[in-house]
Amino acid sequence: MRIYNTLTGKKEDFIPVNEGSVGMYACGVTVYDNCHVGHARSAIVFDVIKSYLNYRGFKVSYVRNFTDIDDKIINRAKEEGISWDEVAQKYTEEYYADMDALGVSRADLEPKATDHIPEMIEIIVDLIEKGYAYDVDGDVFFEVSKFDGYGKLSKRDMKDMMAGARVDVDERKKSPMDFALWKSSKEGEPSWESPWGPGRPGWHIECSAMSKKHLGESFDIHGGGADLIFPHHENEIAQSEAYTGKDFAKYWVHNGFITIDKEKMSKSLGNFFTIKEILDKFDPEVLRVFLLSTHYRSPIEFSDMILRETEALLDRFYSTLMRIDDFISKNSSGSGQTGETETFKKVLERFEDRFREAMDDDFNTALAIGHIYEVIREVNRYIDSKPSGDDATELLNDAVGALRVATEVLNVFNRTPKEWYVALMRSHGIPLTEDDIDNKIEMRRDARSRKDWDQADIIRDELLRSGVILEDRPDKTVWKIKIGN
RNA sequence: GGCGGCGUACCCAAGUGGCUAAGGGAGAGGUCUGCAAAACCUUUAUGCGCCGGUUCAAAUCCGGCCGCCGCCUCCA
Repeated sequence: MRIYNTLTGKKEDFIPVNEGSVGMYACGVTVYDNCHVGHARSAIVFDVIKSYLNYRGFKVSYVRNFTDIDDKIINRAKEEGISWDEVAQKYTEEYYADMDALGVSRADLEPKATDHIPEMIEIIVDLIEKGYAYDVDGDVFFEVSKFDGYGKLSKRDMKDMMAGARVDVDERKKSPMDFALWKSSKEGEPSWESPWGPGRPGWHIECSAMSKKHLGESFDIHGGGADLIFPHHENEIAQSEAYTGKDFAKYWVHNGFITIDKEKMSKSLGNFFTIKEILDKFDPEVLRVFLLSTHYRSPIEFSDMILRETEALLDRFYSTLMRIDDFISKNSSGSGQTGETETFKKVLERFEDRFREAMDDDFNTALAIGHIYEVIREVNRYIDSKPSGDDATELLNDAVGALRVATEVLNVFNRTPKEWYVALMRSHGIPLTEDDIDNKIEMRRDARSRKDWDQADIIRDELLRSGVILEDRPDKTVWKIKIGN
């Protein structure tokens, strides 16, 4: 297995610190607002990585934190006229609602910053003792120049950064690059007792404290969005390695951004969509598949058009699944293998290897999905070749089983066709019930049996205008939801 | 300014030295169908931003140029 490591800038063979087990920490969210699709990408990427590592037989400990104290939370509390912890509580719940919808599983541990204040203070005290940090008027700063490796993750050196440093620097810092480990709090702000007076932790220290507590001083994978490389992850390395004297995380994994009109989607630019906004119009699985159909390190351009294409992609999968179900339910006995049988078998046999190869190569979900669709095409080709008998049923069941291995790891394509179409009916806002549609199909069946084609077409057109497609099979008529405009 | 990345068909996208450049969408033609839809078949890059170089062999490595983007500030 190979993983791209931001620290070395290369794909490396994955060799965990302790054989057979993996400690993984991904930076979660600051709970001060609803999540946008950028947060969804990060969450889904690490969800799949965790799931794949499990599939590969590793015992995974996955930690994803919540930053539940921060300036933005405090500001938000003021705006909404509620307390900071109510803000954190509210948006933690919203986070779970969004992530549950997207099929993101819970991490093994989901620690909160405010539950680890003593651990953070312990590290800060030690860093001061060791000469890596200094306190001024109740604030504590990490002195970047004391840590030799500073800049090794983000590949920049102190000189360059000085040149680009911002003007509004805190005058009390020894260097503009120094960052806060502890911030004194103003009157009325949330605070915790500390050796430096009442205050709250700086942003970076929580991850050092929580990863150490739950995964140990050195662990395997640390991840997050690419915008966390500097300064957040760089600062984590400085704090943690200065404190323990050991290597911190071995592999640094960063997901790319979502862009709109080629620009990074971000809060500050205002060009973002919340997950909730997207889920008003699209099924959550569409968003998940969309985010996995590009390699996790590449930027993804976000648009309605591409989501509609993804919807069509998913529909192709579920349509095929429906054909398989159909075929199996009315398959006659006997043995009627066809010229396609051998090719179909071959594609099935090598599918899991190809899936694994793709995922082993830095979690190439896009390629993995491509392989899934090769199987889909083969399934259709096979059914078109009109096989029959128990062997055919068994082969198609094998196909479903082979696909399931992959679809469970990715946690996509796991519903029944029926569930998919019912979900689409909702996300497309089609004001019909399944019974409504079944009644129309019944009426049309009568018309067709009278060879009243005009009446049959009227019914079909009427449903089509509502977004429902009818497909006539030899023995029955099935319905689907129309994709696209 | 410093550092990093990207540029593959009409669109999205995989591919980082060697089989006919995955997969999806869109378009065209065909098979099937009462007509459709779906599915399948054929078709759409002798070509991978441009120009050189290395090599028996390059989308893939090296150099230059052009274009786009990101980080350097809270940010997934």
